[in-house]
Amino acid sequence: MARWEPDSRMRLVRAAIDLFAEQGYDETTVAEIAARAGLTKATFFRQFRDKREVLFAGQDAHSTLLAEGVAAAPDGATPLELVAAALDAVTASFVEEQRAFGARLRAVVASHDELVERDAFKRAGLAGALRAALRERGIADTPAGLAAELGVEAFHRAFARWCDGEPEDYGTLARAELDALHAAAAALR
Amino acid sequence: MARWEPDSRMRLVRAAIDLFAEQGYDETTVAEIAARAGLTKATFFRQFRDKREVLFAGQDAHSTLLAEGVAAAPDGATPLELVAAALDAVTASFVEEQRAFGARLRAVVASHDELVERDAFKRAGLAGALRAALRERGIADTPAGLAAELGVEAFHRAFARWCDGEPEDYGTLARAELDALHAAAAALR
DNA sequence: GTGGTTGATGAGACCGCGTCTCATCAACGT
DNA sequence: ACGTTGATGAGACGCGGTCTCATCAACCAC
Repeated sequence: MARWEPDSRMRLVRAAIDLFAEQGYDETTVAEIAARAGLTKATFFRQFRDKREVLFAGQDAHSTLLAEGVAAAPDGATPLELVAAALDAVTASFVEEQRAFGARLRAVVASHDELVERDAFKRAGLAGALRAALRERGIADTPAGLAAELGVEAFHRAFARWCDGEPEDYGTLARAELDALHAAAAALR
Repeated sequence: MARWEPDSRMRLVRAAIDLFAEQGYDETTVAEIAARAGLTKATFFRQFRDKREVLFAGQDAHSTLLAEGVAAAPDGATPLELVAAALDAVTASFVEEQRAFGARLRAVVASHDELVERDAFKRAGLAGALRAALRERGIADTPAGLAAELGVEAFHRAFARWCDGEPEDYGTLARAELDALHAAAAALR
């Protein structure tokens, strides 16, 4: 048991998404978010580096999971098999209860360039982590970068479909997207 | 003839790069940049949306050039031939005198996450523009996205090598990078 | 239990970013 | 000579983000 309400982070996240959706990102101040969560501005900035980060902090674990998935894959795996293992490792993060949450999150992010920009940055971070993990497994730089890019693209496409309510679980969608991207890449002329 | 010094934009850009390189991004205020350019903060924000944009405004023309290159390519061109045409179209932007400038720019951008983030955003914008131009030429969505991604990656790799002083001109480097990426993508397993 | 420690929180000052409004003024046309 | 145009300057304003100091509930040692 904690001495204070233990879920202040999540309260702030929910308050932020609600307010951004209700009245827009620019029209919402950090003090407002904190107040709705029963906290103050100072506490908000102790939890999140800046106003944008409240919507993205949950993704920071994904880089680690992807890298761990690559590291744990069997010997002799090809680059795309390593990427598939990475996607498998991150699949556990996506449980059914979060589909609606993810959909709301995506809508809010898409509503403001400042958030789209942070999204692009986080995505680059994911790709960088995946690429580094692949290099760690002996993959050369260029194929590692390409495989990482395909993996992150599959990751995002699968997330979009999952949030949109497709019946398959996340892991199935991610695998399918990775396969589709691989086939398309091999066919490029 | 203009009534005021006509190059206020470029003066601001140079002042910003100088100050960022000398004393760091965080330690440089917009008012300082404007003062070194003989202007004021208000004028800075009339020229650039925000403090970061002063380093990236020059790239906004690239999206247009890439799209025009795709649109002007001959009928029957494959996706990667369209991308190559796009890279050719943007090559004229890179003249010898700017190599050193590009190198300084790259160093400053790499020195601060806020600038790396804007770079990722601009890169996503380039890829989106290129992808849209490819779709306009009848390329299906997935291959268009992949070819655009390869094109932008080649664009950036070639720019990095060009700034680092490799003897070839930009167009040659870009073509070589695109070919290398294509080969690596086709070989991915 | 008494007292000290720990750690999350609140309060509030502070500075820079970014926006906005209004005034200024050089070049141009009539 | 006069009005227009358009870039600029001046300065107020609100919010983002940082920092310091005070508060206070839970825990620990004795």
